[in-house]
Amino acid sequence: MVDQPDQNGRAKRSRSMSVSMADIARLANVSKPTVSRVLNGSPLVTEATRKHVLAVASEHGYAVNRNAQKLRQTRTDTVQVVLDFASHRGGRIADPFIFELLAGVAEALSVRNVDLLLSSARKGDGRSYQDQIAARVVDGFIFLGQGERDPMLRKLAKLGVPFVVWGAVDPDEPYCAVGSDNLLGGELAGRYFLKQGRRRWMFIGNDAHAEIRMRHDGLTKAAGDAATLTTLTSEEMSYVSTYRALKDHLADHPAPDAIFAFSDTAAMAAITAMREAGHIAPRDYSLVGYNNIPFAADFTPAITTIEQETHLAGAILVEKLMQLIDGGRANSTTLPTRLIVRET
Amino acid sequence: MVDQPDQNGRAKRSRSMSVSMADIARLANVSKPTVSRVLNGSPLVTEATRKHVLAVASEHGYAVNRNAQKLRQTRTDTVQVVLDFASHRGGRIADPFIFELLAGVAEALSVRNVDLLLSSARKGDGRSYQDQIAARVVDGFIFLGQGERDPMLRKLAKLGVPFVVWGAVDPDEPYCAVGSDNLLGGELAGRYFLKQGRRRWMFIGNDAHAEIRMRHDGLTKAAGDAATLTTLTSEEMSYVSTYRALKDHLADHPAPDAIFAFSDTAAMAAITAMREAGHIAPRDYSLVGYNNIPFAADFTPAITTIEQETHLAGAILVEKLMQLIDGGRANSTTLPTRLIVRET
DNA sequence: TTGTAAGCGTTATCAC
DNA sequence: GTGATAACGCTTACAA
Repeated sequence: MVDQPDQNGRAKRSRSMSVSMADIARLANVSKPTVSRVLNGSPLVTEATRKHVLAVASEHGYAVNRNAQKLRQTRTDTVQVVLDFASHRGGRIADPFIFELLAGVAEALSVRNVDLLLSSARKGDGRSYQDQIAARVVDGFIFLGQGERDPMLRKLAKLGVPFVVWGAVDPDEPYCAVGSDNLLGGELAGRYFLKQGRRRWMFIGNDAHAEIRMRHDGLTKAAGDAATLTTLTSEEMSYVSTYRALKDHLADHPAPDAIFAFSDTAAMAAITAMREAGHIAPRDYSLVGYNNIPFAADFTPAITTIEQETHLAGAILVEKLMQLIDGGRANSTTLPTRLIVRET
Repeated sequence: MVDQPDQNGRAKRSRSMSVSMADIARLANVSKPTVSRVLNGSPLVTEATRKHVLAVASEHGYAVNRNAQKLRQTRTDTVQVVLDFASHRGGRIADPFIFELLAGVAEALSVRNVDLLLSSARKGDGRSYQDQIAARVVDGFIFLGQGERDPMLRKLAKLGVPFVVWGAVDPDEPYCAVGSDNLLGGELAGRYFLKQGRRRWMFIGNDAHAEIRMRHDGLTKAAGDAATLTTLTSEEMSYVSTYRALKDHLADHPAPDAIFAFSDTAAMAAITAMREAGHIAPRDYSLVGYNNIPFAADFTPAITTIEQETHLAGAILVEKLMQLIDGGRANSTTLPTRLIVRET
């Protein structure tokens, strides 16, 4: 569809400005398939026609209609990334950790020329994800943060939907997960507490999230008979709710002498709540956070934390997903974890 | 395309498992257009046939092929969000501000049933954005962070590409921008410094970014003849680079008695660098950050900062973009800004 | 209220 | 090497 002089001699566009492959073919005096071949880098076309077609296409600002293309092809070259914006809804986002992951995934997809469709996690049984595949919107999914969706993910895996998950790595999972060694992370924190001679530990985190449960398990394992362990759960895992939960807890419970928090953000909330109750780290208690976010080092006191090797995560997640989409298999992987000792 | 018994009597799928609208039509004993009407909520179909078709579709896990749909329709119902991951590449993401914006945009688009295609900012002349429209991939763009792209955006606006920008609001811009009142933000910081009796101010930020330049302008305006103003620019605007730049500066320059930083993250870097040079806030200097990120209140010392009303930003950006896509006009908007005085 | 036919812009298949 | 032709799965006339 291209300019056609109207009754007044002025150029008129028949329906929109869009130029089709047929137009380019006509303008370049070749057939549609030839244009297609040129644009897809087929080796069959002559260098001369290739250049000519490319010139005409560029001159008219032509770009292949991706919807028509996707209709014909089996791949959509699009991946849906599912993120838990919900836990931040209405509030401020404090923990940049998940976005570092997102940045890594975006980069890795971009390198492969795959589009990234971003969506917020919906509740439900996974029917909507199946539909996205059936509707040929995306080729597969990357779930950032396992959260409480393990049952849904198991169902999805059984249906053969291609996806990978950032979260807890568990040999029983029937799907591919990539995550830090959460169990070891918990153990490292516990061993650190033992070395400091701490005996009354507290774990802050919601066990409904598999990756957090594993950190809890690691801590429990390290505690053995040498320490007692209480758990503080705040439904919503933000700075504010953690602060409130600990504040409430301290009102009618003795303070712990060691705290392992599920994130550095929660660790900061804990430090503030503890300070307001008269407990100072590292004098009165030891504290270990998780993620090693940039601020952790600059907070006062500087936070001892568990670092995950997340810079690789994006690339690994994408690579595994692509294997699945290609019909292959993909194994779960654990990324190294280490304790970074600072002031607390 | 549906199960067909093969030569051996076993069910065979002709090409893939996908079910088409024609299949559903046949199975429900109606025509294709009727199925289409049911799925699009047309009021013309009988309640009986509606229910029947829906039942058959659901039973077979049918979902409309979105590519075929988009090929026929004029809208793609997809919006591309462009983000500057680049400034964080390889490093850690410290400032969650831009992601709060992203969360807001995601939420607003989801409410309207519009897909969000996330992309990292590419350098270049905007040709790739035109192509995305021409290829009918997306209906329009939301640029989060104007950065240094103003010239490209002007070109894009001239071409009639629908887009909105989070960034500096300038009456001269030929496009729709939404942003906080950066000029006022700068003035607020300056007035605060004047009230504290500070005379040797420093601005930290890269003027190549229009929104930051406006904050600088506001500060300059407030300074008038009452204060001197130096500028510290670090190309890359991260915590680390700001820290280094200020550290280097302090090695051979006198320290300022007031600092206005382009972000709270930069403010924290400034506090650390100043402290290491023996300067303590608020004793020796005043400091104002920007964004009021959650940590700002919990940092030691608690950071005085400029707050932007970002919780509305996502919804506003999306609404304006939709107006443009609908062929209407959209005016730039400034969001309120206020000073939050804390310890610094 | 429903059905028939045409066409959206590609790519795959097969000729030439 | 290149071209004609037929799908891909849907929606939009228009007809019944």
